[in-house]
This record gives sequence, structure tokens and C-alpha cells, in this order.
Amino acid sequence: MRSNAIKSEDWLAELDESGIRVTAIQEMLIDIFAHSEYPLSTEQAWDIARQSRPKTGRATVYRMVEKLENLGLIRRLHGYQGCSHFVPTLPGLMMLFICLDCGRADYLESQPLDHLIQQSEDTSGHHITDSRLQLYGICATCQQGA
Amino acid sequence: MRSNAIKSEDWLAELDESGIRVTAIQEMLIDIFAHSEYPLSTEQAWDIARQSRPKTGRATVYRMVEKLENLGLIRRLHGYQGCSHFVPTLPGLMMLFICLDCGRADYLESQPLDHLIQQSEDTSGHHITDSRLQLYGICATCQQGA
DNA sequence: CTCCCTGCAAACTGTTTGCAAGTAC
DNA sequence: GTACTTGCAAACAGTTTGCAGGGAG
Repeated sequence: MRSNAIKSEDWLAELDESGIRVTAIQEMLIDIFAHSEYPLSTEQAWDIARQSRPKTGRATVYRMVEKLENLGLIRRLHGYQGCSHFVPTLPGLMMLFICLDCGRADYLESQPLDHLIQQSEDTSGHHITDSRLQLYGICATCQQGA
Repeated sequence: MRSNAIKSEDWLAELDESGIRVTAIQEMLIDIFAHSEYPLSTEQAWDIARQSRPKTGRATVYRMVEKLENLGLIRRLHGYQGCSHFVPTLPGLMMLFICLDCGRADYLESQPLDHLIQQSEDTSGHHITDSRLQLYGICATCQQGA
């Protein structure tokens, strides 16, 4: 799997630029999402947050997740255990593979997808502003294990 | 937009083969989904159903939608007004475009997507069993209208 | 000092479940 | 007759909201 190259500092900088007040909780939640090996639901992130900060409120995590999603720092996973899990965004990489066995998410190179979308725009006449490609299956590691 | 070529009879036949008992309500709901020009939520389908059959229960529609989805006859739309809208499945066509203006869904030809997925499988080593590509934007018609 | 953030609890929405009655086969 | 389906109501889960207090700039 692709190693997670996300820098928490970059996220904090983005938050700052957006006029969102940066607090200790925010830093903690960013850390949690940026460094998790697996997609996390809001509930799971809340559980992890309370391990180091027991009085963290549920709503705080929901509000934070919403902000991170709106800023494009995390992406919602659809169709894997509902639609309430999130993974950090890797800019420029839009193809997301989710292993149905171990649950890990892996970004794949997507240049061909850009071409495909461009082509679809041309032939259909639609103006495409956003794309979402999710792939499901068994990852290379889990195939060996089985 | 691609004309909807779904035959209610085909769906009924599939239901029958699956050992699901075919009732009048099922026929009605199949008709509603197969012939709607727009993606429908369960709630919307329920509203339509009650126009011709006021005593239809909400749970019945939910249960029916679940069956249709499991059989692959309808597909859930993700990221458009939540994740609770459905469109009829067109076999072999996996690329789905949703207009953010008028809300209509349009299937696009997808041969290049198959190649792209094949290629991703080869380079990543993952075994891909399911793919989900959704495109968002403004459809050709709405571009003209504006 | 001001405004945004936080925690708590209550409210809310969409969805699921249990059960008795109805209906297809 | 048997088993699946239906409608109703209650239960449920995840998420959102209102508000009083706290913290950042």
C-alpha cells in the first residue's frame, strides 16, 4: 500500500487560511485521520480522541469532520460499511481502492482517468466538474495471506 | 440523455427467479423506479406509490428497495443529496453522470473504464471485483438553458 | 473584548424491526 | 396450508442543533 505522505502541518496551515480557529482538539483530530492506516468513521475517530482526551464531545468530532471534508482534506468513502468512513485526501490522486478483506484504502495513479473523463465530456457534451471513482476488491497483501 | 430502455417485465422475471414473491406492490414500485426520469429516494418512491395506493407502508418500500438493490436492478447514487437516491441499473454501463442542476442521471459508455481498471489491477496487484464511477457536473441541456 | 469553539443533552431524520394480519403459490 | 409479504407502530442509530460556558486572537 502507498505510504501515507500526509503532513499534519499542511492541514493546519489550510485550516488557518480558511479562517478556522485552530485548537488542540483540531490538531489531535487531524493527527488521527492523517495517520490512521484504515478508513475511520466519525464514531471511531471519537473513540480514538477520547483515549487521550476523555472529555471530547461527540458533536465536536462531527463538526470537525464536516470542516475537514468541506476543505477537501478528507474524503468520504462510499459503499464500504455504509457511507460514513473517511480517508485523508491525496491531492491529484482520485482513484481509490478499498480492500474488502482488510479494509485498507489505497490510492492508485489516475492519469488515464483524467483522459477518460475528458473523453466523456467531449462525447456527451456534459460539463464534468467532479469525479468519484471507487474500486473494491482484495488487495495484493490479502491475496497472499489467503 | 439516454432513453430509459428498462423493461419492467425483465425485472419481474428476475424477481421471480430469485424466489421473491411477486405482488402488486412490487410491480408498482418497479414501475416507479424503472420509469422515473430522476433519481428517487425511498421516501420519494413512497410518496409516488401512495398516490395510487394510499395505504402503502413505508417499511414495505424500504424492504423492496433493499431487494431491488441486492438484485442489482437499481443502483444507489452516492454524494448527490446524501446517499439515498436510486437509479435503475443499465447492464454493462457503469459510468454514471449526475447533473447538479436538473438532477437527472445519465449513463455513459464505459469501455475505456474497463481498460483502466484492468490496467490498475495489473500495476497494483489488487484484485478488483467492483467499481463505482460517478461524475458530477452540468449536463448538456442545462448548459444551453443557462 | 469579541467571536468562535466545545461539551452536553435534547431533538431529529432516516432506517430497521417485531408482530399480527393478509396474500401468493 | 405454508411461507413470504404487508402495514403499523415502536425502536434504533447516526447525526444535527441549541445553549451556556470556555478559550483563542
